[in-house]
Amino acid sequence: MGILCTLGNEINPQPDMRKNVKSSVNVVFFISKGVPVKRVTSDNTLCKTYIEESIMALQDQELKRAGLKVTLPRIKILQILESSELHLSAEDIYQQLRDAGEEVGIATVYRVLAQFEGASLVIRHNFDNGPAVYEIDRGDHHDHMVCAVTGKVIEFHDVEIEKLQRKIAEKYGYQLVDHNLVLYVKPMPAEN
Amino acid sequence: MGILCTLGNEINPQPDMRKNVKSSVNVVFFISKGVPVKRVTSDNTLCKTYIEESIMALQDQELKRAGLKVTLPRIKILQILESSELHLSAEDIYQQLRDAGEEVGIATVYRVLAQFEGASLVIRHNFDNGPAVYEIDRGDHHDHMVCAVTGKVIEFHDVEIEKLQRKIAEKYGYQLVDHNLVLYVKPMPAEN
DNA sequence: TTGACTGCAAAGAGTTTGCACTCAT
DNA sequence: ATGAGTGCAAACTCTTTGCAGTCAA
Repeated sequence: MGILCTLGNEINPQPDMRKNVKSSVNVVFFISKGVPVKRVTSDNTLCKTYIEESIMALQDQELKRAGLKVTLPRIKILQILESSELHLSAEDIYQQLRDAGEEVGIATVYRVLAQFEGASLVIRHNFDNGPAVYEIDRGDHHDHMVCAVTGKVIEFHDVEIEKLQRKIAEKYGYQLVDHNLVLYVKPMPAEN
Repeated sequence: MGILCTLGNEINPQPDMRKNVKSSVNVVFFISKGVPVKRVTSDNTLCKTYIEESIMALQDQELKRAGLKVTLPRIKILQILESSELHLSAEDIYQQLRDAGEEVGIATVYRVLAQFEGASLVIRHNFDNGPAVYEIDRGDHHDHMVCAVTGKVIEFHDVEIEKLQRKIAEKYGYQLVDHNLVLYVKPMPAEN
């Protein structure tokens, strides 16, 4: 998922515009890897520049709000995470930075990711074994379904299950803080 | 499901006896995947011998059935796992072996656990970060609740949640094969 | 200017593997 | 006897940390 960026009558992008994309919908841009992919306007150049600046501003705001200095590694890592549809490991991110010619150390990647996690900018998952993977926290909680055959990962959200989990925790005298649910599935057998 | 086996007093716990055998009045053995071993008698020594042999026989069978040679490390590790109510890490098991005076290498512990997992004798969990933990596979499926404060692990089973998971998978055109659910909880705040 | 941030290398935790020896079958 | 199993140490993967230099505010 890239950044879903909504531009309407607003001139100065708001820090929290990412969270309430639905309000004041006028034109929707889907931005992948820092470059506008889709545009609904006549003035291309102007639009693109504006968009890029908006993104920068957004990311600055996000970082500042998190009490973090706006540095190149942080901006880049945030961009990579925002433009990725997959869950990325620290190593993945490090490689993307290297490929982009950035001289960022792997240690910084880990430190930045830890800070982002602390600031609720990203979510860390520990799927099975292997490295931890990170995804942007878009505020929409979801669980994961992994197809054992194709490896496809499907995100889903089910209110009923969430409710049940809370109920179970309470039954044992606890308060639900978080949970980790992964469904391993395979395609339905063909009917005959 | 295993068999719950209760004994009367026992006199003389041997070094290689299981940990929970030390209790004075009612000694409870939980033997998984095996022949029922049940004895309530006044002749402690005899009883104990009987039990020990039974356990040995059981474990031999389990190992053989799994296509594994019956070796001391494997028997010991199986015993430790069977007698533990907690989820143990490789390191935990290694320490218990060391404490019991066994000269088993940590590498062997890891290898044996991997083989046990392959043979469905144990289940491996990767809770959050930290080391993997293992528990005997008694065949009764359950999920886990981990207290973020005390670290306590509670096992639970909820038919409703299982049903919902199947339903969700089907909604997306898949068949549920397996799942992994961990609830992270904290104690209820005190009421006032 | 100053403390937060960074890259590097080294260390740390957890786990696996190569090798020569041992042991169950 | 023979191949599976073992202990040891070394390697390996993932992650964290100490330190001296750098940079945003």
